[in-house]
Amino acid sequence: MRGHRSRHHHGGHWRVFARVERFTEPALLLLLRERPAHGYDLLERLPELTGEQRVEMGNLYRLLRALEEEGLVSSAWDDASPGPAKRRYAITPAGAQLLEHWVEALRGSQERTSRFVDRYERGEEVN
Amino acid sequence: MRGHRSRHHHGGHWRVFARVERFTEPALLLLLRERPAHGYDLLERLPELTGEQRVEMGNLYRLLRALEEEGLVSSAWDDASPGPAKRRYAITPAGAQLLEHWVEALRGSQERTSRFVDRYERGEEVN
DNA sequence: TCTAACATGTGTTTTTTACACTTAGAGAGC
DNA sequence: GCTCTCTAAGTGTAAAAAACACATGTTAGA
Repeated sequence: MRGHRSRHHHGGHWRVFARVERFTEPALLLLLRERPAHGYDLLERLPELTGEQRVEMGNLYRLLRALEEEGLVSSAWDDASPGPAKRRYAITPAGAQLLEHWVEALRGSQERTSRFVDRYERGEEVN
Repeated sequence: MRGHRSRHHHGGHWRVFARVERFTEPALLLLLRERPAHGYDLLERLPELTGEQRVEMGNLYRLLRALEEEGLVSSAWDDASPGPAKRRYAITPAGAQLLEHWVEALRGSQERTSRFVDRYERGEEVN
Protein backbone atom coordinates (compact mmCIF):
# COMPACT_ATOMS: atom_id res chain seq x y z
CA MET A 1 0.00 0.00 0.00
CA ARG A 2 2.73 2.39 -0.98
CA GLY A 3 1.68 6.00 -1.27
CA HIS A 4 -1.11 5.11 1.07
CA ARG A 5 -3.87 6.46 -1.10
CA SER A 6 -6.82 4.26 -1.85
CA ARG A 7 -5.62 3.64 -5.37
CA HIS A 8 -2.58 4.19 -7.53
CA HIS A 9 -1.11 2.92 -10.73
CA HIS A 10 1.84 0.62 -10.52
CA GLY A 11 3.60 -1.11 -13.35
CA GLY A 12 0.77 -1.27 -15.83
CA HIS A 13 -1.90 -2.25 -13.35
CA TRP A 14 -3.83 -0.77 -10.48
CA ARG A 15 -3.40 -1.23 -6.77
CA VAL A 16 -6.54 -0.53 -4.90
CA PHE A 17 -7.09 -0.69 -1.19
CA ALA A 18 -10.63 -0.09 -0.01
CA ARG A 19 -10.67 1.34 3.46
CA VAL A 20 -13.56 2.47 5.58
CA GLU A 21 -13.35 6.16 6.39
CA ARG A 22 -11.87 6.89 9.80
CA PHE A 23 -11.53 3.20 10.47
CA THR A 24 -8.66 3.68 12.90
CA GLU A 25 -11.13 5.19 15.33
CA PRO A 26 -13.29 2.10 15.86
CA ALA A 27 -10.18 -0.08 15.66
CA LEU A 28 -8.62 1.90 18.50
CA LEU A 29 -11.78 1.69 20.55
CA LEU A 30 -12.03 -2.05 20.04
CA LEU A 31 -8.44 -2.66 21.11
CA LEU A 32 -8.96 -0.48 24.16
CA ARG A 33 -12.14 -2.28 25.07
CA GLU A 34 -10.20 -5.52 25.12
CA ARG A 35 -7.64 -3.97 27.44
CA PRO A 36 -6.08 -0.61 28.28
CA ALA A 37 -2.93 0.16 26.35
CA HIS A 38 -0.53 2.92 25.43
CA GLY A 39 -0.13 4.53 22.01
CA TYR A 40 2.89 2.67 20.75
CA ASP A 41 1.34 -0.63 21.74
CA LEU A 42 -1.82 0.28 19.81
CA LEU A 43 0.32 1.34 16.87
CA GLU A 44 1.76 -2.14 16.68
CA ARG A 45 -1.53 -3.94 17.11
CA LEU A 46 -3.68 -1.79 14.81
CA PRO A 47 -2.55 -3.42 11.55
CA GLU A 48 -4.24 -6.68 12.63
CA LEU A 49 -7.52 -4.83 12.31
CA THR A 50 -6.85 -2.29 9.57
CA GLY A 51 -4.97 -4.59 7.21
CA GLU A 52 -2.35 -1.92 6.64
CA GLN A 53 1.34 -2.38 7.24
CA ARG A 54 1.43 0.51 9.62
CA VAL A 55 -0.77 3.31 10.82
CA GLU A 56 0.58 6.87 10.79
CA MET A 57 1.85 7.43 14.29
CA GLY A 58 1.39 11.20 14.12
CA ASN A 59 -2.27 10.87 13.33
CA LEU A 60 -2.69 8.10 15.87
CA TYR A 61 -1.45 10.18 18.79
CA ARG A 62 -3.56 13.09 17.65
CA LEU A 63 -6.60 10.88 17.35
CA LEU A 64 -6.07 9.53 20.84
CA ARG A 65 -5.95 13.02 22.29
CA ALA A 66 -9.02 14.04 20.29
CA LEU A 67 -10.90 11.01 21.62
CA GLU A 68 -9.88 11.96 25.11
CA GLU A 69 -11.16 15.52 24.66
CA GLU A 70 -14.49 14.03 23.65
CA GLY A 71 -14.52 11.83 26.73
CA LEU A 72 -14.39 8.62 24.71
CA VAL A 73 -11.12 7.45 26.23
CA SER A 74 -9.23 8.44 29.36
CA SER A 75 -5.52 8.43 29.99
CA ALA A 76 -2.83 8.78 32.60
CA TRP A 77 0.94 8.60 32.65
CA ASP A 78 2.09 5.16 33.61
CA ASP A 79 5.15 5.72 35.77
CA ALA A 80 5.18 2.20 37.15
CA SER A 81 6.39 0.33 34.06
CA PRO A 82 10.02 0.71 32.95
CA GLY A 83 11.29 2.33 29.76
CA PRO A 84 10.24 5.67 28.31
CA ALA A 85 7.18 7.30 29.83
CA LYS A 86 3.97 5.74 28.53
CA ARG A 87 0.53 7.25 28.50
CA ARG A 88 -1.94 4.51 29.31
CA TYR A 89 -5.31 4.81 27.59
CA ALA A 90 -8.58 3.20 28.62
CA ILE A 91 -12.00 3.28 27.00
CA THR A 92 -14.81 5.11 28.80
CA PRO A 93 -18.49 4.08 28.85
CA ALA A 94 -19.14 6.80 26.25
CA GLY A 95 -16.41 5.32 24.09
CA ALA A 96 -17.91 1.87 24.38
CA GLN A 97 -21.24 3.30 23.28
CA LEU A 98 -19.69 4.95 20.26
CA LEU A 99 -17.97 1.69 19.38
CA GLU A 100 -21.34 -0.04 19.43
CA HIS A 101 -22.67 2.47 16.91
CA TRP A 102 -19.56 2.00 14.80
CA VAL A 103 -20.16 -1.73 14.71
CA GLU A 104 -23.74 -1.23 13.57
CA ALA A 105 -22.51 1.14 10.88
CA LEU A 106 -19.87 -1.34 9.80
CA ARG A 107 -22.51 -4.02 9.41
CA GLY A 108 -24.32 -1.58 7.12
CA SER A 109 -21.15 -1.02 5.14
CA GLN A 110 -20.68 -4.75 4.79
CA GLU A 111 -24.18 -5.13 3.45
CA ARG A 112 -23.75 -2.37 0.90
CA THR A 113 -20.40 -3.72 -0.19
CA SER A 114 -21.79 -7.20 -0.55
CA ARG A 115 -24.69 -5.89 -2.65
CA PHE A 116 -22.15 -4.02 -4.75
CA VAL A 117 -20.03 -7.10 -5.36
CA ASP A 118 -23.08 -9.22 -6.12
CA ARG A 119 -24.29 -6.67 -8.62
CA TYR A 120 -20.85 -6.65 -10.21
CA GLU A 121 -20.90 -10.42 -10.52
CA ARG A 122 -24.40 -10.46 -11.98
CA GLY A 123 -23.01 -8.22 -14.70
CA GLU A 124 -20.09 -10.58 -15.32
CA GLU A 125 -22.35 -13.52 -16.10
CA VAL A 126 -24.09 -11.61 -18.85
CA ASN A 127 -20.83 -10.78 -20.61
CA MET B 1 -26.70 11.42 7.41
CA ARG B 2 -26.96 15.13 8.16
CA GLY B 3 -23.60 16.90 8.19
CA HIS B 4 -22.41 14.10 5.99
CA ARG B 5 -19.38 13.30 8.08
CA SER B 6 -18.83 9.71 9.13
CA ARG B 7 -19.98 10.39 12.66
CA HIS B 8 -21.67 13.08 14.66
CA HIS B 9 -23.47 13.49 17.93
CA HIS B 10 -27.22 13.94 17.82
CA GLY B 11 -29.58 14.18 20.75
CA GLY B 12 -27.61 12.24 23.30
CA HIS B 13 -26.46 9.49 20.96
CA TRP B 14 -24.17 8.94 18.03
CA ARG B 15 -24.94 8.65 14.38
CA VAL B 16 -22.29 6.77 12.53
CA PHE B 17 -22.14 6.00 8.86
CA ALA B 18 -19.26 3.82 7.77
CA ARG B 19 -18.35 4.58 4.19
CA VAL B 20 -15.60 3.17 2.09
CA GLU B 21 -13.15 5.85 1.01
CA ARG B 22 -13.79 7.16 -2.51
CA PHE B 23 -16.63 4.69 -2.92
CA THR B 24 -18.38 6.86 -5.52
CA GLU B 25 -15.63 5.99 -7.97
CA PRO B 26 -16.30 2.25 -8.17
CA ALA B 27 -20.03 2.91 -7.92
CA LEU B 28 -19.81 5.18 -10.94
CA LEU B 29 -17.79 2.65 -12.86
CA LEU B 30 -20.23 -0.12 -12.05
CA LEU B 31 -23.23 1.90 -13.22
CA LEU B 32 -21.39 2.82 -16.40
CA ARG B 33 -20.44 -0.77 -17.03
CA GLU B 34 -24.11 -1.69 -16.91
CA ARG B 35 -24.91 1.02 -19.46
CA PRO B 36 -23.64 4.40 -20.62
CA ALA B 37 -25.27 7.33 -18.88
CA HIS B 38 -25.00 11.05 -18.26
CA GLY B 39 -24.04 12.74 -14.99
CA TYR B 40 -27.47 13.69 -13.73
CA ASP B 41 -28.71 10.19 -14.38
CA LEU B 42 -25.81 8.73 -12.41
CA LEU B 43 -26.48 11.24 -9.64
CA GLU B 44 -29.97 9.83 -9.22
CA ARG B 45 -28.92 6.20 -9.40
CA LEU B 46 -25.82 6.37 -7.20
CA PRO B 47 -27.68 6.30 -3.86
CA GLU B 48 -28.80 2.71 -4.61
CA LEU B 49 -25.17 1.74 -4.30
CA THR B 50 -23.80 4.22 -1.77
CA GLY B 51 -26.69 4.11 0.68
CA GLU B 52 -26.63 7.88 0.93
CA GLN B 53 -29.58 10.13 0.24
CA ARG B 54 -27.66 12.03 -2.34
CA VAL B 55 -24.19 12.33 -3.71
CA GLU B 56 -22.60 15.78 -4.02
CA MET B 57 -23.22 16.77 -7.60
CA GLY B 58 -20.27 19.16 -7.72
CA ASN B 59 -17.86 16.44 -6.79
CA LEU B 60 -19.57 13.96 -9.06
CA TYR B 61 -19.07 16.06 -12.19
CA ARG B 62 -15.48 16.71 -11.21
CA LEU B 63 -14.90 13.03 -10.59
CA LEU B 64 -16.30 12.17 -14.00
CA ARG B 65 -13.95 14.59 -15.70
CA ALA B 66 -11.02 13.30 -13.67
CA LEU B 67 -11.85 9.74 -14.69
CA GLU B 68 -11.99 10.85 -18.28
CA GLU B 69 -8.56 12.50 -18.03
CA GLU B 70 -7.23 9.18 -16.82
CA GLY B 71 -8.85 7.36 -19.71
CA LEU B 72 -11.16 5.34 -17.46
CA VAL B 73 -14.33 6.71 -18.98
CA SER B 74 -15.05 8.46 -22.26
CA SER B 75 -17.69 11.03 -23.03
CA ALA B 76 -19.41 12.97 -25.76
CA TRP B 77 -22.20 15.53 -25.94
CA ASP B 78 -25.47 13.85 -26.67
CA ASP B 79 -27.30 16.28 -28.94
CA ALA B 80 -29.86 13.74 -30.09
CA SER B 81 -31.95 13.50 -26.91
CA PRO B 82 -34.17 16.46 -25.96
CA GLY B 83 -33.83 18.79 -22.98
CA PRO B 84 -30.62 20.40 -21.72
CA ALA B 85 -27.41 19.21 -23.30
CA LYS B 86 -26.24 15.96 -21.77
CA ARG B 87 -22.76 14.59 -21.70
CA ARG B 88 -22.97 10.86 -22.20
CA TYR B 89 -20.34 8.83 -20.37
CA ALA B 90 -19.20 5.31 -21.14
CA ILE B 91 -16.68 3.08 -19.41
CA THR B 92 -13.46 2.24 -21.25
CA PRO B 93 -11.57 -1.09 -21.07
CA ALA B 94 -9.12 0.58 -18.67
CA GLY B 95 -12.05 1.66 -16.51
CA ALA B 96 -13.44 -1.87 -16.47
CA GLN B 97 -10.06 -3.12 -15.36
CA LEU B 98 -9.87 -0.61 -12.54
CA LEU B 99 -13.37 -1.62 -11.47
CA GLU B 100 -12.23 -5.22 -11.27
CA HIS B 101 -9.44 -4.18 -8.91
CA TRP B 102 -11.90 -2.14 -6.87
CA VAL B 103 -14.12 -5.18 -6.48
CA GLU B 104 -11.21 -7.27 -5.25
CA ALA B 105 -10.31 -4.52 -2.80
CA LEU B 106 -13.89 -4.31 -1.63
CA ARG B 107 -13.92 -8.02 -0.95
CA GLY B 108 -10.85 -7.43 1.22
CA SER B 109 -12.62 -4.64 3.03
CA GLN B 110 -15.59 -6.90 3.64
CA GLU B 111 -13.36 -9.55 5.12
CA ARG B 112 -11.62 -7.12 7.43
CA THR B 113 -14.90 -5.62 8.52
CA SER B 114 -16.36 -9.01 9.18
CA ARG B 115 -13.33 -9.99 11.26
CA PHE B 116 -13.71 -6.72 13.14
CA VAL B 117 -17.37 -7.33 13.93
CA ASP B 118 -16.69 -10.92 14.96
CA ARG B 119 -13.94 -9.79 17.26
CA TYR B 120 -16.28 -7.21 18.75
CA GLU B 121 -18.90 -9.87 19.36
CA ARG B 122 -16.43 -12.26 20.93
CA GLY B 123 -15.72 -9.49 23.43
CA GLU B 124 -19.42 -9.03 24.10
CA GLU B 125 -19.87 -12.65 25.20
CA VAL B 126 -17.21 -12.30 27.85
CA ASN B 127 -18.89 -9.27 29.48
C1' DT C 1 29.84 5.21 22.97
C1' DC C 2 26.94 4.39 19.40
C1' DT C 3 22.93 2.37 17.71
C1' DA C 4 18.39 0.59 17.63
C1' DA C 5 14.00 0.04 19.55
C1' DC C 6 10.63 2.19 22.49
C1' DA C 7 7.63 6.07 23.24
C1' DT C 8 5.35 10.48 22.34
C1' DG C 9 4.77 14.08 19.95
C1' DT C 10 4.54 18.73 16.24
C1' DG C 11 4.31 21.00 11.63
C1' DT C 12 2.69 21.07 7.14
C1' DT C 13 0.94 19.44 2.68
C1' DT C 14 -2.11 16.84 -0.02
C1' DT C 15 -6.31 14.57 -0.83
C1' DT C 16 -11.02 14.01 -0.19
C1' DT C 17 -15.45 15.61 0.97
C1' DA C 18 -18.88 19.09 2.01
C1' DC C 19 -21.13 23.23 1.28
C1' DA C 20 -22.51 27.09 -1.45
C1' DC C 21 -23.25 28.98 -5.58
C1' DT C 22 -24.04 29.82 -11.13
C1' DT C 23 -25.86 28.98 -15.75
C1' DA C 24 -29.10 27.27 -19.03
C1' DG C 25 -32.96 24.42 -21.57
C1' DA C 26 -37.66 22.99 -21.62
C1' DG C 27 -42.26 22.04 -20.12
C1' DA C 28 -46.44 23.09 -17.02
C1' DG C 29 -49.64 26.22 -15.29
C1' DC C 30 -51.28 30.82 -14.88
C1' DG D 1 -45.54 36.06 -21.96
C1' DC D 2 -44.05 35.02 -17.16
C1' DT D 3 -42.78 32.21 -13.35
C1' DC D 4 -41.70 27.88 -11.37
C1' DT D 5 -39.81 23.48 -11.25
C1' DC D 6 -37.14 19.84 -12.98
C1' DT D 7 -33.38 18.54 -15.78
C1' DA D 8 -28.44 19.11 -16.78
C1' DA D 9 -23.72 20.62 -16.03
C1' DG D 10 -20.79 23.01 -13.93
C1' DT D 11 -17.31 26.45 -10.50
C1' DG D 12 -15.35 28.15 -6.09
C1' DT D 13 -13.94 27.38 -1.67
C1' DA D 14 -13.88 25.58 3.09
C1' DA D 15 -13.42 21.90 6.11
C1' DA D 16 -12.12 17.43 7.23
C1' DA D 17 -9.13 13.45 6.79
C1' DA D 18 -4.91 11.42 5.67
C1' DA D 19 -0.13 11.43 4.34
C1' DC D 20 4.41 12.93 4.81
C1' DA D 21 8.22 14.70 7.29
C1' DC D 22 10.43 15.83 11.18
C1' DA D 23 11.74 16.37 16.56
C1' DT D 24 12.71 14.68 21.28
C1' DG D 25 13.78 11.78 25.20
C1' DT D 26 14.58 6.81 27.37
C1' DT D 27 16.65 2.64 27.84
C1' DA D 28 18.91 -1.72 26.50
C1' DG D 29 22.49 -3.93 24.15
C1' DA D 30 26.65 -4.49 20.99
